[in-house]
Amino acid sequence: MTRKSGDASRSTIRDVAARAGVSASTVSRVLGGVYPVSAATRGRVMRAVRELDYVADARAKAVAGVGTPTLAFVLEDITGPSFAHMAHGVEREATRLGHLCLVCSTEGDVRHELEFVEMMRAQRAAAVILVGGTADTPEYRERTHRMADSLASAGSRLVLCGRPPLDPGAPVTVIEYDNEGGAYTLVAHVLAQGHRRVLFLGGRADHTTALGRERGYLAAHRARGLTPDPSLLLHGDFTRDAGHRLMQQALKENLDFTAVVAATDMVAAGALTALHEAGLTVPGDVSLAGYDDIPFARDLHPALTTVHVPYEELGRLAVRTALEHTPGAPDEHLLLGTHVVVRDSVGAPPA
Amino acid sequence: MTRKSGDASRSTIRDVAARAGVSASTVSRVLGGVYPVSAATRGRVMRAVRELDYVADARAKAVAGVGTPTLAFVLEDITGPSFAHMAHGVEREATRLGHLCLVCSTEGDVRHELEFVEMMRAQRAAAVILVGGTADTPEYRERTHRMADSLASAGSRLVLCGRPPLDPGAPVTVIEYDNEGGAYTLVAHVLAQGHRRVLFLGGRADHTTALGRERGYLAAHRARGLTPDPSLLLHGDFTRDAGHRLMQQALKENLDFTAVVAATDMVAAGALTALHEAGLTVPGDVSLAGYDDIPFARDLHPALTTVHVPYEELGRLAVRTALEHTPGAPDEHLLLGTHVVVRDSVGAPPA
DNA sequence: AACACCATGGCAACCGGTTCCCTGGACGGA
DNA sequence: TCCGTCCAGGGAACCGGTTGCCATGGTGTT
Repeated sequence: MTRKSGDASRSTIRDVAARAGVSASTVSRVLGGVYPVSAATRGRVMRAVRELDYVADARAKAVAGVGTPTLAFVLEDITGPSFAHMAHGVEREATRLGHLCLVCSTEGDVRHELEFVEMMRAQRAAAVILVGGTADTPEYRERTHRMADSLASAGSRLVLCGRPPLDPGAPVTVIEYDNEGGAYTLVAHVLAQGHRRVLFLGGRADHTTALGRERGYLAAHRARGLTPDPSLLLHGDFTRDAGHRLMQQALKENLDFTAVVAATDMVAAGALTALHEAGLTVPGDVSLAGYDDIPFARDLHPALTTVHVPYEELGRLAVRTALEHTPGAPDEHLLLGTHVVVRDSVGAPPA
Repeated sequence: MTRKSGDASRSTIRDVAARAGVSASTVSRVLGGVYPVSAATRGRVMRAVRELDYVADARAKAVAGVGTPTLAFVLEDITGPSFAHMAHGVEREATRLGHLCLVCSTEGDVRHELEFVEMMRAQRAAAVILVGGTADTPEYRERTHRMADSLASAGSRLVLCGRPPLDPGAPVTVIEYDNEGGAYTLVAHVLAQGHRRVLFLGGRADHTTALGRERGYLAAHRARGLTPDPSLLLHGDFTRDAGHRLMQQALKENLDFTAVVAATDMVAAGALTALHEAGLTVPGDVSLAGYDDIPFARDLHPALTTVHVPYEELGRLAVRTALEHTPGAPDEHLLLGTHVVVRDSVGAPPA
């Protein structure tokens, strides 16, 4: 069988060398571009490269020490709008810095997370970015500390992005955003409208993101000398469906409240629909607020008052900080600020 | 300086071999797991592996021909909900099949697209999945045909996912979904309610996704013996902001219409807000429909009537079909069906 | 014309793995 | 006791690149 251009066997540098009538080293040098090569030789080599449609194997280059660096991004589910924005930030910054970007979804399974990190270590990824809150157990800290050590010993670096920090000493870069502060300001705003019974809706009970926001909720109450009713904390998860279901349930149980603060905008969206379905108006009958400021928040009706989180910036910073880290330098811990975006979904409680 | 466990120099298979007092081949065989190795030797090797926290370099393995296969996913912007769902499908199926998943955003720049494809060829990716509609120009077809050949000759495969197919003969797998059919059914539904002047809103004028939906819009009119007013086609892009802006503009110009079909749910969301801002009710004064059935569609108020597209399935199929493809086999071209989801945003025109 | 020097390109070692092929030793059977 | 067999493990070639070092040949200088 004769070789034609559509042949499925990738050509090697030696094929190019043979066709150009030079040695492999020369081809490598021509392609490298720094070593002096005569114009004639360069021409012959380039022609052979073109004719064979040759591209050097990036993996082989990597083994030889001149590869494109890679960076890995591990999250629970790319489908969530805030995760998607982080991913976008990570990806943009990675390509800006000439890195390739591997992505893995864990689907919330810790085993997958461990497997992925191990694979990334094998890939010699420059950094592994772990994204999104989680349950902050001793087991989590220990497991993640081990990951961090393991990656560090392989010359890589673990980044926790919106995820609880570890004990000091773990070689880890932490980029967080202020869940507690944002929720504090938001709930203070709600309370300032005169609300006294505020439902906190959604979020897994042991999840640091939900927990941080809950702390802000409680602190805002305490700052006003109020002690919130514990029965007003309704847990579930972070989905739209959870918001919908929990809201329906709260209404069916005739829970006494005049405002709802949802753990995320997704939850708020579901809750809003449940309120509408029950014939209630927002903010006339019930006020509603979210968290995340996803693009859709302003298209809910009424437009959702929420907390803006600079997710894309978070992703970008994660990459930059991790790649700028030099071994031995102190570990970075950044906390990004958030701010409340006041729209139309929070008003005074009904008279 | 003494070596401690936190040392940043990754250990090689020879380090492990030395520590276990065996040869590198033996370590490789122990880790490979197939070749017979005595229990004692295996124990020593495994201990050394554990002590050094050794992981074989995946790139070196790849060069030697036993690597983890990789697959690449190239899209415009992971932030769009439909793209995110496709990405999710791709990622899930990829990991299910034991593949790593590289992701790149082109930000709509053709040069980035070319660069990425070239990089993926260098990475020896098993498949490169190009996602999302585009302008279907001769230049596009030629350029993409070259990509396809180039990838094929490197033993890889190009997949077009929701993107216009090429001339026959291009070694490419195409997975599309039915834009025209979905829009046809949707617009037929709108017309059946009695609407006669239906605005088509958003979508880049030369973009195949918008174009397909527009064709469905036109066909549905023709099927009823209607000729739509060309001034009712308003182009922009696929963002929420475009929907908002175009709708405002249409209202300001006093365009005569009783229903709006948006190019995407995102556009519809922006349009809905503009309608609300203008004091119009939906569907009382104006009916509104979207396309994509993103999760948020049901939380708009009124819940959005739209066309469901199986995006996640699309991503999964793209991966499976591409990886199952054997060189020389005929090229696949799949067309996935869509269906209308009737909610509350389309009603009869005002009397 | 002889010398030095520099531009050019080939050889071979190396990156970190895998695997073919071969050897040494233990073990079983005659 | 001796021989054949089998099994565990080592040596070396190879995957596809890069690069240090050296040989060669052409040019410039005196």
